[in-house]
Amino acid sequence: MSDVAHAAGVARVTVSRVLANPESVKPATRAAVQEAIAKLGYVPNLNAGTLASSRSRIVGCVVPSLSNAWFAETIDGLSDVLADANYQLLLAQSRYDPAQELRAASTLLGRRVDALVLTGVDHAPGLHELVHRAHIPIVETWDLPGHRDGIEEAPLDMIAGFSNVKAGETAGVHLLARDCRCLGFIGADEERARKRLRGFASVVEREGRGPVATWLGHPPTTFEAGATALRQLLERSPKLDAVFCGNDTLAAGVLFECRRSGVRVPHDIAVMGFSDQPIAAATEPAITTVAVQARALGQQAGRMLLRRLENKPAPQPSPMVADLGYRIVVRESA
Amino acid sequence: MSDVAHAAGVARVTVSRVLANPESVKPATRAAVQEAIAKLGYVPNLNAGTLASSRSRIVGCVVPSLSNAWFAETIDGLSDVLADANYQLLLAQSRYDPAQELRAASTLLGRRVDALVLTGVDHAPGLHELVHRAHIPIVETWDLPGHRDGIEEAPLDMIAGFSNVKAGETAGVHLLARDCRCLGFIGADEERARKRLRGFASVVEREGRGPVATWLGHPPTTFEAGATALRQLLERSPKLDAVFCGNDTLAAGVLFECRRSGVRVPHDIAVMGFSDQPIAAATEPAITTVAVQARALGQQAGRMLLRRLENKPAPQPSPMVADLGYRIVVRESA
DNA sequence: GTGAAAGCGCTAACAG
DNA sequence: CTGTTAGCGCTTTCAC
Repeated sequence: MSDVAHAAGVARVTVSRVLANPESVKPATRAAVQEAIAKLGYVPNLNAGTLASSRSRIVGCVVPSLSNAWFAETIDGLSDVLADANYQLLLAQSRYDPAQELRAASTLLGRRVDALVLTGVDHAPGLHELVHRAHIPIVETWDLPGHRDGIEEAPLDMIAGFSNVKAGETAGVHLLARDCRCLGFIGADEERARKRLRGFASVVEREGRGPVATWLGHPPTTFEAGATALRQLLERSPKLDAVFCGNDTLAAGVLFECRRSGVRVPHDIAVMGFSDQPIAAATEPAITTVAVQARALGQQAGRMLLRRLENKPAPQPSPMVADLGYRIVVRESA
Repeated sequence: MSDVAHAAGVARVTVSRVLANPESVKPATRAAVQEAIAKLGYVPNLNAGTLASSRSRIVGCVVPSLSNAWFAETIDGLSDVLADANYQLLLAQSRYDPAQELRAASTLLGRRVDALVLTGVDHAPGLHELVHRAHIPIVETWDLPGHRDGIEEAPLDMIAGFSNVKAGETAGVHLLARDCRCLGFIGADEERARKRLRGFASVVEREGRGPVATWLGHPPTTFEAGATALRQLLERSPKLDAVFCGNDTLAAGVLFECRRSGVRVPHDIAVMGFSDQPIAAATEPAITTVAVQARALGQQAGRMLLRRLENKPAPQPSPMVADLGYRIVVRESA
C-alpha cells in the first residue's frame, strides 16, 4: 500500500479511501491512485483491514456435511445472497458431532466472522455462551426450537427453518391414511432425523398402531444403508407394510432392495422419503416425500443476516424466527 | 490476550506460545495459562496472527457452483483432508464466469490464503499473473491442460483432474460400438462440457457419422433443460438414435421426456450421462454414464497442497499433475 | 479533500 | 524456559 501511495504521490490513507469509499476522494487523485494500483498489481491485505476495522465481510457457516446435496443447496442459496452484498463464506463441517461444531464455531469466531450460520438448534453446552460473547448475528437453520415443559425453547438469535417434528407427524398421517398397519422408520442417528421420528411415532402410537420399528444408522447415509436397514427391519417385523425414511437417499436404497427381493412398492410396502431430492422424482416408482426448501433456507438466512449487518450495529433485540415449512409431495411409492 | 497473560501472571508471548506450541512451555506455566484462557473464555484473534505471521491456515477454493452435487463432493473431500491438518476453507463461486473467477481469486488472495484450489484449467487472462505473484501452491481440478499446436499447455501449478476430451471420446466410442447412426450431444455451455463435446464429436466424425446434433444451454442444468433439449434435437434430427449428455441431471431429464413421449430407451434412443451421480443408478432404465471421482479429486488436491504447505516454503519446482481418470459405467440406457 | 499519528492483536527475533 | 522489542498492513481519529 505504501508503494501504491508513493507511486501515486499521495499518503497511504488516501489509497485506503479510494479502496473503501472512492467518492470521498477528488476524481483526479482517485484516478492517479487507481492507475498506480493497476500498474503495481496491488492486492490489498484484507486481514489487516479486518484487524484495524473489526469488520471482516466474512460469514461463517457450520454444516454437518457437504456430501449431502441438501446442505450444499442451502449453502448455495446463502452464498448467493451474501455474494451480492460482497460477503464471503468461511465453511466448516461438524460431521454431525456437537463437539466438533463447537470447535468449528470457535475457530470461525477467531477469524472474527461478521455473522454465523449454524445447522440445527441442538448444540453442545458452551456454544450458547461462546457465540453470545461475540455479539454478532447468528442464524440457526434446518430446524425450529422445540418445547421443554410446554414452553418454547429460546433460539440463539435468529432462525430460518422448519419443524422436523411436525414434518414427521405429517408423514405419519399420510401413511396412516393409506391404512398401513405395521410402520417402520429408517434414518440417520442424528438430532433432526430423530425429531422426524419423534413426530412420526407420536401420531402412529396415538392411533394405536405403534410401536414403530426403528432403524438408526450412523450418518452419512447411503443406498446400501437403506437396503440393509430394510432387510433388518423385515427380519424383525415381517408384516412391515410402510417405512418412512429420514431422507431420499435411504428411501431410494429401500426401493432398490425391494426391487431385488421382489417386494412390490407401494402394494406390499409403502415407502416415504424426506427432503425431495432429484432422485425422488427419478425412481420407479417415484418416491412420495416431504419437500423442504433447502435453497430458500440459505437465502432466508442470508437475508436476515444482511438486514442486521447493514443496519445499525446493535439495534432491535428482535429475535426473528422464519418458519419456511415443508410440503408433502405425493408420488407413487406411498 | 493481555488479560489472559495478566491473569496467568506471564507475558503475552507466553500465552501465544501455549496456543501455538504448548510443549515449548513448562507444564506448570502452561496449566496456569490454559486455566486463565478457560476462565476468561478467550478466543484468539486469528486475523492478527495471520497478519503477524503471514500464514492463515486457510485454503481458498473457487467453484462454478455449489448447487451441483459434483462440485460439492469435491469440496467435501478437500475439506476433509484439510480439516485433519487444521486448515479451513474459504469458498467462492464463479457462476461459470471467468471474470467472476478472477475477482473471486483476487479476494481470496487478499485474505492471504495459504493455497488456492481452482476448477478447470481455462481462466481469464490476468489470473495467471495474479496467482503467481502470490507465491502459494495452486491446484486446478476437474480437467487437464489441453494441447495447443501439439504441445501441452502449462498448468498454473499443480493439477488433480482428468481429461474431459478423452472422456468424451470414450462416450463416443461406446455409442458407436452400439451401432448408433445419428448422434447428439446435450450439455451446459461451459468449458469442460464443451471439451467433452469436442472429444465426442471428434470420434463420431472420424467414423463418418457426424455431424453431432448439438444443444448447449446455460448452466446450471436441470431436468427441464434435458427434456427441452431432447425435444428440440428431435425436431431438428428426427432420426436421432443416441444422445450423450454432459451430466447425469440432463440425462435423467432426457429419460423423463422419453417416457412421457413413449420413446423407448435404449431401443429407440441410447442415452449416456456423465459423472455418475446417485440418480444414474436410480432411474429406469438405469443410466450408462462416465464416472469421475469427484470426492477423490478434492482429496488429492488437498494432499498435494498439504505436501507443499508442510514442507519447505519454496522447494522443488515440481509441477505435479495427477490424472485421476474416469471410467465408463455401462448400465441399461446405452 | 488530504495527511499524520496511533493502534488493532498477534508473532518473530533476539536476549537473558 | 520466558520476556522484550518491533513490526505485520491496514483503518481510525483528528488536524490541517
